Amino acid sequence: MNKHFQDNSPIYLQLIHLFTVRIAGGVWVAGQRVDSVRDLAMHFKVNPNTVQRALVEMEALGLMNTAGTSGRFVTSDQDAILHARDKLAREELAEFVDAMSQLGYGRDEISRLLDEHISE
Amino acid sequence: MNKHFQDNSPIYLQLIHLFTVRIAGGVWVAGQRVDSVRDLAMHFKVNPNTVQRALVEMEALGLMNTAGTSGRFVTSDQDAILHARDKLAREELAEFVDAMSQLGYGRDEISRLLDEHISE
Amino acid sequence: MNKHFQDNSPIYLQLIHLFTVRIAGGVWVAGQRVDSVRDLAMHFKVNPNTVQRALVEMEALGLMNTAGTSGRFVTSDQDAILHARDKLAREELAEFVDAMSQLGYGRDEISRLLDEHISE
Amino acid sequence: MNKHFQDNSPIYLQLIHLFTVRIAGGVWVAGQRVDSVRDLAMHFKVNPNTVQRALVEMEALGLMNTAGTSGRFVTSDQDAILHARDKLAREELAEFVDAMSQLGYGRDEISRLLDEHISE
DNA sequence: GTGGTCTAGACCACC
DNA sequence: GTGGTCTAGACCACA
Repeated sequence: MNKHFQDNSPIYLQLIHLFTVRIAGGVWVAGQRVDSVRDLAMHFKVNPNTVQRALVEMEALGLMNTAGTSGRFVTSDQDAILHARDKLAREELAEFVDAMSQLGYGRDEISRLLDEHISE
Repeated sequence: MNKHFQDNSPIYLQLIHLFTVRIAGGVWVAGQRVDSVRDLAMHFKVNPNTVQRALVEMEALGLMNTAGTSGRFVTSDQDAILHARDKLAREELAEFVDAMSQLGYGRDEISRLLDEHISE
Repeated sequence: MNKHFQDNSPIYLQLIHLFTVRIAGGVWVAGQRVDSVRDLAMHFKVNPNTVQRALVEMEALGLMNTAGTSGRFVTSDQDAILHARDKLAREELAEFVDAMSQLGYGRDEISRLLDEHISE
Repeated sequence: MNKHFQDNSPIYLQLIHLFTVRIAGGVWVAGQRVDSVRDLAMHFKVNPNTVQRALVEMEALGLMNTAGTSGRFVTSDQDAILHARDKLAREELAEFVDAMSQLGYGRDEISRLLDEHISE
């Protein structure tokens, strides 16, 4: 198995998530040109078609766009980026709280533990 | 791929995590007898040897013990359980904070967002 | 070149149009199961992946859906079908009127010619 | 593929159609001199022989004529032009009605929709 | 058998 | 060189 990915969900979905995190986190900044499909495919050791598919979906999500023959770019729509960041954060939050609840932690405890952890 | 597991890490490790969460979260209570290796293997659609290996490790971790021919039991050592719970919580915390940091959220923001989320 | 298609636009787009017309025109009725990806591919003498891509888009358009392992079906959403029919009709109308305008026909003439043609 | 044409039918036939529309629609007026074969070929990014062939056919159709060394001209025969215009219109009509029929529209509906569309 | 995914490799248009 | 499309063929999970 490719070190970048796990086998539970399709690689193209994992790529979408990975790209979205990069954009939401500002690693890929708005308006920036990203590497070519082929280069990304080489970097992730994945077939170019798989990257292509992920990038097409990124476009459908409004987070990237293609400039014909001159490459693909991160959207310049800051709102879209912020919205994506928000959504990802919400997902992380939900997962985290869910996992903590499974461990039997109540709301106050979760909040307290987080504050402790953060102030380390 | 088995729906219960992902392919990145060995299944027995995933089983250990799963069992530990159950014990830490109180789904399996202290001193309780757990299903037989065979039944667990059937339920998770996994080779009995894999379950067996996970249970042996649970014993090494001090979270379960075997009573000869009468089955395996969750430990009665409350301290061990609390310690495991603590460790899992710390891991979840670290993962969560890390993911949020990747999205560019600072300590205060994370704390604030969590409080908002929790109080919904 | 495949007799079913022309080379101007991608085959998968032509398939989407073709499928949409079939649904809008009632050749494929709401809720009906359509042939398998492989069968459609054989019939149109096209690669299964190309059909697959078209069907995925049909799903995104809300005109078809997939029932996991039991095949793909025309949507049961009559509204969606009517909406698609409407859209196609509008496109045909626009194209037609445009072509007639290019030939120098005015509104009244177009209308008159259509009535003549229809009543043949 | 050349953006002006599709690959299903020979380019010279498509040129004939294009020229005929121009004449029928009055873009090229009766008696007017048209660009040279070479210029037309350059404009459509097509082999001069292809343009040549189309023009010869236009002559056979009675829509153009050649005046030896001084170039080619649109016919001055108004009847021929009207006749061609009529034929094209009839084709467009037939195509349109056919497409609408495929969508399940009856004669009255087609007529009504056209009137609606036109009066926008 | 079904759909879903991935790979490898090819060709095209655009510039 | 870029992205876009298509084919051929493979493997998987589901049931």
